[in-house]
Amino acid sequence: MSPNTDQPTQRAALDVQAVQEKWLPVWTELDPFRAIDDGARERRYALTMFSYPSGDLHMGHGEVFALHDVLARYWFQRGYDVLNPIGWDSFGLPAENAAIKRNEHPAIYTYANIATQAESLRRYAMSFDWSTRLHTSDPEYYRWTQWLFLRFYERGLAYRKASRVNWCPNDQTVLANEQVVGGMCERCGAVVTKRQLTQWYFRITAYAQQLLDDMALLEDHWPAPILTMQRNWIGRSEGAFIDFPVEGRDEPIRVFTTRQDTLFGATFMVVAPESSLAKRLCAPEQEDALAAYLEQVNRSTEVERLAIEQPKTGVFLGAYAVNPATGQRIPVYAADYVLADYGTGSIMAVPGQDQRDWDFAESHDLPIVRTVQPPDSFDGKAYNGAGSAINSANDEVSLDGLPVDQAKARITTWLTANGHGEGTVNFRLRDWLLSRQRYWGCPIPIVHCEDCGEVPVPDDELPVVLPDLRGQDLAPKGTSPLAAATEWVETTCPKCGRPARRDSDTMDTFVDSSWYFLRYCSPGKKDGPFDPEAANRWMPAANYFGGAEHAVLHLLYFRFFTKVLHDMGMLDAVEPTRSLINQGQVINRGRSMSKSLGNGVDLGEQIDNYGVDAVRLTMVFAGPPEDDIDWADMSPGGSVRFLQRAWRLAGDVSSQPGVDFGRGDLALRKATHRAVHEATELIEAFRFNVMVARVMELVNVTRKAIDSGCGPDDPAVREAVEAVAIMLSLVAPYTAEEMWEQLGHQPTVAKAGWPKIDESLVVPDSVTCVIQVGGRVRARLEVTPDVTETELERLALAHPNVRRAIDGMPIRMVIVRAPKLVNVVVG
RNA sequence: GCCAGAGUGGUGGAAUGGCAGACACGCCGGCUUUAGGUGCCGGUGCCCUUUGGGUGUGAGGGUUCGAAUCCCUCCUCUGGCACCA
Repeated sequence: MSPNTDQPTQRAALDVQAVQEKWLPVWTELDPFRAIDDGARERRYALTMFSYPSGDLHMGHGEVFALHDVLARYWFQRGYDVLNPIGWDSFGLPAENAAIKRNEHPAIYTYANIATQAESLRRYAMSFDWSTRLHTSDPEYYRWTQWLFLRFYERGLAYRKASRVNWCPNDQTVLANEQVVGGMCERCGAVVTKRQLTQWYFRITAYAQQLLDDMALLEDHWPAPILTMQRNWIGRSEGAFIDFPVEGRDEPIRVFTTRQDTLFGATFMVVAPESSLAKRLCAPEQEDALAAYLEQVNRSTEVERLAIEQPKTGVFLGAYAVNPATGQRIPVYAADYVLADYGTGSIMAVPGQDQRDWDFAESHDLPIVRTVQPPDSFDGKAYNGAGSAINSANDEVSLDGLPVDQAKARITTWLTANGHGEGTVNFRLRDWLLSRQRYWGCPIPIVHCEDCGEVPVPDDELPVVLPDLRGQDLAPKGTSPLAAATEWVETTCPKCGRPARRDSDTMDTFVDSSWYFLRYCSPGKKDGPFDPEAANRWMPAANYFGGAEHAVLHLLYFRFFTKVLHDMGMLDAVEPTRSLINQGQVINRGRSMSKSLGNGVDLGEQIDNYGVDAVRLTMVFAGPPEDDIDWADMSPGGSVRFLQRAWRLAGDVSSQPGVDFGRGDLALRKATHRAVHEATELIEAFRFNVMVARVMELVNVTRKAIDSGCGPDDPAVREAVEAVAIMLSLVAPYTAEEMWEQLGHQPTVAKAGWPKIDESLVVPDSVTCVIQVGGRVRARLEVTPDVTETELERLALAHPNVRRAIDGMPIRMVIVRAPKLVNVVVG
């Protein structure tokens, strides 16, 4: 007879939607997730990338917030003082584009979406401290973005310069290098062109070395790919500047090279065609040729330039330089394989040791000299490997016979001693272009005065508030929409009082997001961007959840800001977050969700169908946090069924709250304590999917105990179900709360406290020992964990299966790994 | 092209030197049910005639008593970089 025959035929089912409506107001009332910040307990700052308010939350939000909340809620359960703040990155182009289309103000779209997302986040049961809430587009926030800009300006870290900059013809604004991906606009995908413009920059290059060095603090705590990408982006290389005198000119050509040891093989020079140096060097009879070449270069897009295997083109400038090592007269070319914005924009060409120079030399009939002896096996053209220097000597210095490293050192000494150059370190990183010719961003607090030049807006006049523009006033026209707001732009100079014009550009929205995590530490602070003492109590954040797409954008910028603020004495921390997790993407049927593919999945619909808990559980259980989730492979219905099963356990418990667990069924108690023990370790290691599996196992074991074991009134059953409720509260807050209530407790389970582990119950009292003969499993023994090796060997050899497998063959050795394994090697 | 990382059942994934496939999804069978998008029980890598045996973690080789795990070669996929002097 089945033990279930007397069960009611109609099983109770948890009405997920009703439960959501039941608990939401209770939690709002209890407000359990406020940071306490009284020093009574250890603090933990749980940070997750704030949201951009373009419409409601999508599946990606669902994933990252579910994962982040497991950790934050775990910390709450562990009794830490948790700061788990929330805000919106609410300046930006989508709102502006929507405003143009709808002929309204961007704030309408922005704040409507924020309201929608906020409601969704509450329904999603995020354990946020809502008192920290901020929006970067609020004047009380961007006032301090402006204040920080001015502090950077005072320190020479914000400056204006004319330069050829990246221009997105679609968004009608300039872009930072970091926002150009493969020659295209990171945001809209349009092919980026170049424009000569005077723009504002942050001097992030001043922090290049420190950004690199401090990665030592992040090693093993940040994903390795992110660190690699930042390293590559910063692109440190050691080498030398070398000055090449130019015939008939006082100004030499300065080059940067990492292979100063190959100087004797420099048989020509190349300068970037668009550089001013090219123009200055160009002989009158070559001017037409240079102009024609420049036109050709400018016609080709960045994308074409990046295409593989282009021929090396260029023009002779009619100028000659002198190789300082050989004294030889060498021609100077302009060619687009030399980039204007790397190094000095000019190179010494050593075709013998550089394939690009080789290709150019071949097509322009230029001499090739080898200065490093290639190995006999080398059958290529330019040789850039290790080897001894050859053909590298003059009256004063000889490199011949030296390996590359020593040759570099010797020639650098010679260059320095003779005033031909010096050793140096070069970075690929460029300064951060922060001006944007768009409306919906933070105005740059500078006034341009004909007499006084650029004048900072005084602190007490901040914020410089955006003028009220809407609809077509915002349409991109190549200059900032703010420039057309005459009344706003026309002002008086703070210094001399005469008429002056406001800077009409706004800041890159990545500036807004470079310090929001600091304002979270002292929400709404009136007399500063943040309270340094509060920031020092919380920073660095214990963990940061967010997408890998910000590898060399936000994740670089916020490190930069942190370092500057540290140097300003406003912050002890030198890094913003101690650890970082990049969650994977939620995809569908093997592809990113997109309208054109028609494979979009709506988070709200999933929640309506399965409930918040099941959607969150599905996200967390899908796999490791950093892996992509293909929603087509997931079964939120399975999550619903598991949650129902867990919930029914609570209804079955018939002992009273507070019952002495010590008198409970030992086997179940051990299962419970082991499950909690393992779950704890798994969460600490961010292995949330396996943690869920352990909770599922405990649910299964408890079900059996109730139905066909110790029965529903055993104290161990209550202990197990309470542990399930608490562990489940990290993933499925509604179900857990409902269970907690059924178990006779007061809300909220979120603050019930992590179950205490009795270590003596974690150690199993018997272990399955595997007995192998020749590496194959032939028997299993149940043994005590402290069984001795001798005893185990005796037991193993006595086992009939083992004797049969040995079959009289001589025993060569016996490997004993008590208590888990014995391997008998025969023959 | 260069540099990382990864390849495990029908599917998502466990196991990181010691019982491969935990936990789920799906599927098969049974019970309960008027019914099932419910619940419960059993089964489920593949092969062989079993309550037994063989075989199996992309392919091939190596180290080891023992390899999904460590090493080498190759293949495939993913990510990053890609005229950076």
